[in-house]
Amino acid sequence: MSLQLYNTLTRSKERFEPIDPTNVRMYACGPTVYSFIHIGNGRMLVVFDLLFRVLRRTYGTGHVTYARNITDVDDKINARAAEEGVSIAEVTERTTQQFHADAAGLVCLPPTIEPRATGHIEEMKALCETLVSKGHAYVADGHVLFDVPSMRDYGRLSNRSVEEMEAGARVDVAPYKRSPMDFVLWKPSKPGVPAWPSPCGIAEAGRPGWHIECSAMAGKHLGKVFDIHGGGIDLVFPHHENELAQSRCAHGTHVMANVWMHNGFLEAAEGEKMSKSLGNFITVRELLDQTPGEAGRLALLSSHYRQPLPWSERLVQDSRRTLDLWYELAADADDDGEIAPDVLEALEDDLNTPKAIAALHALRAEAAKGNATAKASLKASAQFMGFLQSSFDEWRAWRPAGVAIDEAAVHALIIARLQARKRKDFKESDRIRDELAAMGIQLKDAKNKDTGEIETTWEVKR
RNA sequence: GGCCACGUGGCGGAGUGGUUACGCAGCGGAUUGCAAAUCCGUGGACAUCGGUUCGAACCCGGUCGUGGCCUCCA
Repeated sequence: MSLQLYNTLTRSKERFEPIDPTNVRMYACGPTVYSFIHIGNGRMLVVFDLLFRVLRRTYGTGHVTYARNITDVDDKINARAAEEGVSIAEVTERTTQQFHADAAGLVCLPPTIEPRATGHIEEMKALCETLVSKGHAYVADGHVLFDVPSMRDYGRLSNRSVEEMEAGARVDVAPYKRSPMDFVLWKPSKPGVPAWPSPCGIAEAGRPGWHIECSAMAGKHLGKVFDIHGGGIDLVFPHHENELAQSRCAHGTHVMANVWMHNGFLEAAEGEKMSKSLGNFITVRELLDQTPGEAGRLALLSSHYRQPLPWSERLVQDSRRTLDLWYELAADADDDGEIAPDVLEALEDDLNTPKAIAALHALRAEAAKGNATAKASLKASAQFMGFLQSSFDEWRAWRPAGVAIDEAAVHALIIARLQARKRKDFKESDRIRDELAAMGIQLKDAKNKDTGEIETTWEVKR
């Protein structure tokens, strides 16, 4: 089976045909760096990371270009810097580093290119000039505005007409706009916020509007038309709609990207969207403090990427336990296993991760019965999806942040308990077990297959 | 108000015209000094009302419910 992807533009699943198989190009809208990313952002990272992996496997590691931008010019960043009394650069630098740590924690490969908005101001200005010269933008009151009525099929991606949008508009229309839906490409700066010399003959300094940076970066690094553009479903309108409008009108192309992919939301509770604006979010940092990153990744992939995902502590715990089982089985697996066809087939069907995970469960069951091929395949398949990245010992040694345990003392108690058990002093061995339990330590006894001896491992109670 | 999703067993979650995935929990068993962990087995569902069909959870229509976008948002 070949790769099928659901395309928001056509509202259907389509067979994926790259423009150039030797250079498959994908763009995903990365974060605006003003604070910790939350797990909804994490979902987007994980979903497009998985797609990146699938593409690399199909077309070759060196034949896929994944650009994921960092937006480091934004009013929220300015506000945050002012609030903390630090420089804007400090906020963006610190947040970017944190973002990288979070992405790595969720086992996301670094993208091929990670462009930053501040590094593409000239390209943005050039886009403004081009759009004005082509009659798709105009200058008014120190702003450069995109002229929405100048684009015939504006609204195609989000499937809405300009008339509908104008009718439903809930925002006051700025007086300098010719048409209510026109949006800002460039705007004047106020004192104390970043400013650059403006394009299009505007005398005063200014800064870019929200959407232009992605058009500039995607155009520069991936070309006028590329294969896949992705992001969260909330970006469909207005961000992607406006982004593709700018790019297409500037470049004179029929599409900006052939395939547009959007992941669904995380739900905090009761079907409620999780978002920064609602304040009901969990940061990736908090998640990674409480659970291994792979467990978070598995939880984020536990439902299909276009479906809403109800987030819960239980989901995370279940995911972690599933990984416990995979790790334990894969610990002595061969390294030359094949990725299971069932797993690949599921992933190629518009990233059907629940089905792929089910296939991993089936391999686990086979492997548990002693099937070495299944065991090796489980390992290879799980690793392909970004799991089983460390050794079983490393996995077991994971501890939640802020939990201090005297490992030597625990070890000594375990030895004492085993000795008590050997002399059948069960009262004493149970007492030690209770003592450890009171310390938050959960014991696991297992019989060594070769020696027949009881061996005890432990972990922090969950 | 406009546009768009979605309603599957206790929970999570695939599927999509005809063998009712899968995971967790539950239950039964194996194992254990007793537990935990592990292993094996197992019951249980397709919001509702109509229609199409030999046959519908799956297609069509109505109803009810939930959510999203239209404003910063993954």
